Order: sequence, then C-alpha cells, then structure tokens
Amino acid sequence: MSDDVFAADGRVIGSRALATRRKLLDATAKLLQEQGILDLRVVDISRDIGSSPATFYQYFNDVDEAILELAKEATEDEKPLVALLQPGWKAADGLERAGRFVDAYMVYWDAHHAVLRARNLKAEEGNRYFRAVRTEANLLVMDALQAMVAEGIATKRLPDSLDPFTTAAAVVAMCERLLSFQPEMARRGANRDAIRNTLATLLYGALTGH
Amino acid sequence: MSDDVFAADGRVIGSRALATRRKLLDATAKLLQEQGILDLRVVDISRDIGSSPATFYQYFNDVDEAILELAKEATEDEKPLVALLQPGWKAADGLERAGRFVDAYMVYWDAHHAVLRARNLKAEEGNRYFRAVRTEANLLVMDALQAMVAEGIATKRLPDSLDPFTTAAAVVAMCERLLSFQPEMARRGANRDAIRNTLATLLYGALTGH
DNA sequence: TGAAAATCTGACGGCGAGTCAGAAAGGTCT
DNA sequence: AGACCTTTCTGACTCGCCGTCAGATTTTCA
Repeated sequence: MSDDVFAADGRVIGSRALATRRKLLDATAKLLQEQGILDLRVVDISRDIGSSPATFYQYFNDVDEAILELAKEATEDEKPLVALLQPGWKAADGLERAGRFVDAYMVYWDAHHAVLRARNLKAEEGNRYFRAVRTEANLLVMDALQAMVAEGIATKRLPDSLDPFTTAAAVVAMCERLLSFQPEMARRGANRDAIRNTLATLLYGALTGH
Repeated sequence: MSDDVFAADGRVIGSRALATRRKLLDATAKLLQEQGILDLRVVDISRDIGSSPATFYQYFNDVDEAILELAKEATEDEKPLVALLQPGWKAADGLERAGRFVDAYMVYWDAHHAVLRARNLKAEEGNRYFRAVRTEANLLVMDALQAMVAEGIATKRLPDSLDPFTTAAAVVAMCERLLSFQPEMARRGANRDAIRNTLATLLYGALTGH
C-alpha cells in the first residue's frame, strides 16, 4: 500500500512515470559524480534523459529532493556492514575481521561517494532532512561500534576516558574521511593496501584496545 | 615587493581598494558561514558591503577565488598547531599534551569551519587550486604527526602494519570530521568535554601506542 | 585647482530556476 | 475502430543571478 511513489504534487504515479523518475535519479547520481554538487543543473539532468526541466519538476520540488532520495537509497547499502561488527574481536582474528569491515566499507564508499559527500555537506550546513538521513545511516554502524567500545572498556582493555559514542563517531569519521583523501594520498605514494591495512589496525586498536 | 595585492585584471591596488577587497572577503566568510556554499550569491556579498556586484568582480574572477583566498588565510592559523606536535609524548604527560593539541585544533576549527568545509568540498570535487591549498595546510600538521608515528614504530610501541603517512591522515581526518559532527553529537548527549577527551585519548593511542 | 589615475557602478545580454496551460500519449469502453 | 478520459510531458514564459563594460565618481598630486 505504501511503497507507492508520489509525484511532486502528491499524486500516486504509474509505471511509465516511475521509469521516468528512476531515469532522473540515475542521471542525477551520474552528474553529481561527474560535475559535483556545485555545478549540478536541473537543465543538465533533464537533457541527460532527453527530456525537459518541467519533467524534472513533476517528480521533485528541487534538486535537493532528488539527492535526498539517492541518500536514502545509499543508506540501504550500509545496513549489511553492521553484520561485520559483532563484538568479540580477539587477538587471533580481530585484525583480520577489522580488515574485512574496511574492505566492505571501501566498496560501499566507492559506490556512493558523490551522494554521501553531498549528503554530508547538506547535513553539516544544517539541512534537517539530510541530517536525519545521515544520522540514521551512521547510527546503524555506530550502535554496533559503540557496543564494541563499551565491551573494551568493561574488560579494562580500553581506558574509561573514552566515550563509547564519541569513539564510534571517530571511527566512522576516520573511515569516511580517509577514503575522501584516498586519491590525493595515492598521489603521495600511499596505495590502497596501505590505507586498508592502516585503517584496519587503527580500528582494531580503537575498538578493542589490542 | 611582492606582498602587493592585485585586482582581477592584474593591476596593483591601492589602500582604498585594499580595504574594499578586505570587506568583500569578510562578507564572503560571513555569508559562507550563515548560508552555506550552495546558497552563496555574489549579489548578496556585494549588497552586504553596500556595493554592487561589479565591484566584486574588480577583485575576484569568481566566488571561488575569494573562498580560495580565505582558505589560504586559514592555513596561516594552522601553522602554530605544529608546535604542539613535537615527538616525545611520554606516559607522564602524553595524554595531557594530546589534550592541548585537541584544544588548539578546536579553536582553529571553530574560527574557520565554514571556509574549511568549502575548501574540502572543492578539493574533493577535484579543483586543483583547492587541492593544493588543502594539501599544504594538512602537510604542516601531517609531517609532524608522521614523525611521531615513525618514532612509535621504531620503538616497537606501534605495529609496523601502520603506514605513518596514512596514520597521520587518519588523525587529521578524525579531528576534522569529529568536530563537524559536534553539533549533532551534542544533541545526542556527547558534550564538548567528552569529545575533547576521547579525541585526545585516541590521538595519544594512535600516535604513541600507549 | 585641474588633469590624470584609481575606483566604483548602472545597465545590459545571457542563462538557469521554477511555473503553467495545453499538447501528446496511453488506456478504456462500447 | 473511435470517442472519451486520465496520465504524462513540454513549450514558453517570468524571474533573478551572473559576469561585462562604458562611463561616472572619487582620489591623487603636480
């Protein structure tokens, strides 16, 4: 009943319209990636699908609304990451498990980095809708991370000067931001493997105290 | 001879023009802070100083050029941070020294976050000038961080699976990004002190292995 | 003070945002 | 098939900002 999709004026749309809307979203994602959010034009998106700006406004009140939709779709792909963050990383396999999480995070990031960057920018600039989407996405992972830190503190491996929630945020921050730097670091000689292993080591340390 | 300041057409400008240019830069910073980069209009900047758009274009070819200038100015304020990152953080005082660095970083971030966010966005979207400015700024701090990590690895306190450069990048990433999250984390109960102490603990751990 | 240099701005052409009335396409019923 | 209705699309328009330039205004200094 409620996976109905709506046009900008609120009416439920049919299958032809749904296809058009999908094409617009894909074109938005593509151009966001190619040109960046600052040069994203509704005219270009429309032209890209061989249509006119008026068509775009049939489905979205503005570009933000389309990006927000893409951000929500990206959140779906973040959910599986949680499965890689079950407590109990031990010396024997902890580093390897951290590595697997980093690998998965890299794949996720690669697939959505343009949209995630846009989402974060809008969230940081105070847009409440983007804030909500980012929070929802981050909490998925952060709840799991927080539990691991709490366990580490309980077993005295980690100092109690760590706030679990903030530590979880720091770990997410590290992952996101380091991957943003990636192209530039590559230019300075740090390759993908070095980033991967360093990130895994840092995560393992911050989360377990090993 | 070469701290001359130039207008957009390349001529050297006098003191009246310099003052106008300064006012434009300040207004740009103010509006960047208030409205965010996506809604920044040359018209608004000009209006803010009681002038017309044409005046803006006397001094800058476009808004990016003004933001770039502000980013360069922000870099100056980052330099003093390096002094807080001399190797030799020991158990006795290391955590406290990490805390002092975090404090200084917070002040720096508060003063410039709008500009730094804009700089990072442009850099990540591939703008070479913003990339260069960001790299220059980050390297100041990262060279110092890298040296500390290298020392930690040499003394076997840190595992050699850490790449010093990447670790340095991760530390910068954590600082930058965590402060971005700050307003949102506050809403979820993590106060400024918790962030400060957690960040200090994580830095101390990542840099020294303690 | 008057002429030259420096600085500022009104006014304009161009382009993208967003709207709306009506055209086109698709579906239904007889 | 054809008349009619609903859904979807778009041409054409207004508005506001961008970036330019010629000329107005202010400052300088001989």
